[in-house]
Amino acid sequence: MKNKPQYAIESVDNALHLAQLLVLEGSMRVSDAASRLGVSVSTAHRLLAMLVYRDFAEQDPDKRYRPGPVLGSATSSDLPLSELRHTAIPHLQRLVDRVNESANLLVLTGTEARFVHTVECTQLLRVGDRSGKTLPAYVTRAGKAMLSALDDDGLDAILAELDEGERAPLRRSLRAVRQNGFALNNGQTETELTAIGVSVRCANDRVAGISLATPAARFERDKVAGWVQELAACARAVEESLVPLGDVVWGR
Amino acid sequence: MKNKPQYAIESVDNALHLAQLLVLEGSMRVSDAASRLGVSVSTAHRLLAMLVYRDFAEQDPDKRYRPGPVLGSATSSDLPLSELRHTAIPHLQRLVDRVNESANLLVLTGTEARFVHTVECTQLLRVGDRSGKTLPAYVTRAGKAMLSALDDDGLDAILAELDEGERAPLRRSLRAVRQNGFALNNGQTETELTAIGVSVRCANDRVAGISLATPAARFERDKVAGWVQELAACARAVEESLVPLGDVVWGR
DNA sequence: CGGCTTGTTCTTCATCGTAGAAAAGGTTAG
DNA sequence: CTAACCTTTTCTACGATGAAGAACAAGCCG
Repeated sequence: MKNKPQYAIESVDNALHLAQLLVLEGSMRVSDAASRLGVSVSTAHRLLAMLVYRDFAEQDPDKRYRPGPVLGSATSSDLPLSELRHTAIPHLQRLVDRVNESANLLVLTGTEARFVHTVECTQLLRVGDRSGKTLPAYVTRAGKAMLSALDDDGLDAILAELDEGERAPLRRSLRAVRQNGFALNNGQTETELTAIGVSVRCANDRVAGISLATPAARFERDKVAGWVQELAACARAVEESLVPLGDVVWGR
Repeated sequence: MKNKPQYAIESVDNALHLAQLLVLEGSMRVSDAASRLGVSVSTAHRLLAMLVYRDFAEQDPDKRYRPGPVLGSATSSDLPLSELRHTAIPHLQRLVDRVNESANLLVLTGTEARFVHTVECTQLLRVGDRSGKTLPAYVTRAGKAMLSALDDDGLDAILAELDEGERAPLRRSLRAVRQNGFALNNGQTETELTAIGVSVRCANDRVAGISLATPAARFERDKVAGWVQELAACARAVEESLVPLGDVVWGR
């Protein structure tokens, strides 16, 4: 994960983050942008106007904004990642309805796991929305689940980017994930948080992931088997709902 | 030409403009960025740090910055547009030395002509630097020259993007340009400004353009033939200097 | 090694970016 | 058709933040 620059410029950060979101999600409304960035709608509107002015965005007749020429002529709502979101989110919602813990949808992008969408549970204490954030894949449980789902060549390529000393432990860890079929984190990387992740196989050997996250204080180990079952069912349901995609734009 | 938004955000504009410049030019130093944007080096450095943070730029070991993953993995200093600049600018300078009027280098990007570089003449009243700006190709003379140099398929594809009513007049106009070998604008689209443009054929059927621009008050029609000759010689010189390029990243 | 150029860090202050309010636009249900 | 509601766009005021100058650090060359 990159550190925020020491002398960050907040307005620029919002604009660039918004451009990234457009690439990720294909199209959005002003109000979507405002809530995703945590700014007012008038600020979001101004940022989008700047993106349009400099060809990073275009506005459709229906007022939605999509990526512009500088961001590559991703032809808007046909973005496969957008398709993954659209397909997966109802399943995530059902998972959360059954388990009543927050669920995340992630994709593997290079060596990083990117949170694409979070469905929050209804409990007062819950894990919040992390969409848009990235972590090194080997840090999060869903990230590890995704890595474990790669073929050997893909995994070797990723491991080659790590330090020598990090590889063997990660290989062992991923072997365990492969045997278990899931990855469990009980407060080890993010204190006060317990997460379980499984991978979702997509077309073209691309890998996404779904994780459940709960406050560590609420975690009960005897719930694991049930949760894994629910996660696996959810992941399988997403896989079956995904129609064969063309070239997928996220990932390696 | 797009109008600057009514409620522009200057810091965001600088950042996005800088990202565009990275795409256009392949790589640059902090001090280059500062002078291109007209800001202090400390501001340029902060903007570049933000671009790096959000994956719009990467920094090489030699401290230069180049486009990052979000802007497409243009592999830095091998950018053909950078090559075109490098090759054409000395010829442009010689043209300006001979004619003592400002010259522009343009590329055709989709339906737009983008000013890549301007060499200004030494006269007190002169046409200034327009690099970085874009106009619809059918508006500028060099743009028309570039369009007229396209093959029929390429031209049809561009015409298909125009309104029905705009196509036939543009076709007639381009036919004249093809017969003349140049495009002349005497104050018709930009008042007080006269321009002549010719096309430069590049590899892979990509088209660039060179134009001379002069204040309309100084324009004398009997100079046209001489200028056309100089322009054509300059364009041919650039064409011959361009080594066969790999895939060209600007254009359609 | 010193000088010069360039990149990076830090600080201060005034101006500009944000957000709230208002206006404008679009959609839907009764 | 109209009112209600939602969303987008426009406008304004103010305090927080972005720009720039200075200082420091790094790299290169004679």
